[in-house]
Amino acid sequence: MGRAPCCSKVGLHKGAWTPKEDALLTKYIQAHGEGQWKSLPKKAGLLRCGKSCRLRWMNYLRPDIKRGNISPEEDDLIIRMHSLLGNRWSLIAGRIPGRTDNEIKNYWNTHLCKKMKNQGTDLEEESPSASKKKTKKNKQRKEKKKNKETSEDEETEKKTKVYLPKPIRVKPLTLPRTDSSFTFDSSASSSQGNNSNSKVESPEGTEDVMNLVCEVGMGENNGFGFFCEDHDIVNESNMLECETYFPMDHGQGTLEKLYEEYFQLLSVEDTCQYELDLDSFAESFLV
DNA sequence: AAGATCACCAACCGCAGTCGT
DNA sequence: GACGACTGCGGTTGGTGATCT
Repeated sequence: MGRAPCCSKVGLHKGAWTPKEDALLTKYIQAHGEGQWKSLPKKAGLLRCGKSCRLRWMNYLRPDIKRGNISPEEDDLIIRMHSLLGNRWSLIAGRIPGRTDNEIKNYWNTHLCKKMKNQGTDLEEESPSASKKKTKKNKQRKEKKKNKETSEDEETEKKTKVYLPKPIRVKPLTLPRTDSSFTFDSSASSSQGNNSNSKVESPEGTEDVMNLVCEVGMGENNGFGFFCEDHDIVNESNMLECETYFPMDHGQGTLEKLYEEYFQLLSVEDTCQYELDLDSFAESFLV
């Protein structure tokens, strides 16, 4: 209902983009601007679906995209932002000029996940460790490859993707979506898949958050908001050591005010209200 | 040297939000 | 309010080069 047909259903190109396609897309967007993705491919003479065009433009062709390695500063920023916002890559990307949500997501999954793990941060609940996952994935591929060789008939069957039931997305702007930084028992949310009515409801989690112990500090750089330096919850004591980084253009009084505002949000008993308030608070830094 | 495994990242997929009718 | 079209987002997959055994 209402969904545009997938490109595979209408015989459009899939997979890697060719330089020619890139050129066509770039030329068209330079001439007509972004938007109208649905009709863009046709107008631009591309055999791609609009979604694919948008993704290519947004993640690769846009002139303001910064290519190359993530700098240590960006690395640090991503970690801090993630500790605040969880897996909300677009918000994080919005704060890092020239970087895309996809790039940051990939970078997190490949580099930072490991890094955090090495530092003793428990991220497993939020996103299974990349290495474990990859090992499993590679094993599966191996098996698949084996099977492919053994049976032609099975091959066609295997081409039919089988998707596990996806967890239902929780309400918009629910913070954190899958982030373990805050102990909103993410297992109670949708990540386990079974709880289809799941919405973040965790009185215990709220208590955890209410027990946060934070410290106010001033960041050296980056000039943005609030984050928890050691974003693992100490289960024994339900305490979390936080550090606060505020924009450089805020006065110290404002910083404390913001801090207090944030801390008050942590004390809101109504979890839903807490999430909404926390979200708008967090996002106020990002605009 | 060759096969196996790992790591990276571009691209895909499906869902949810928003907007117009 | 219901419906459909469109857009954006986050999770996941698959291709490929690098590294290991």
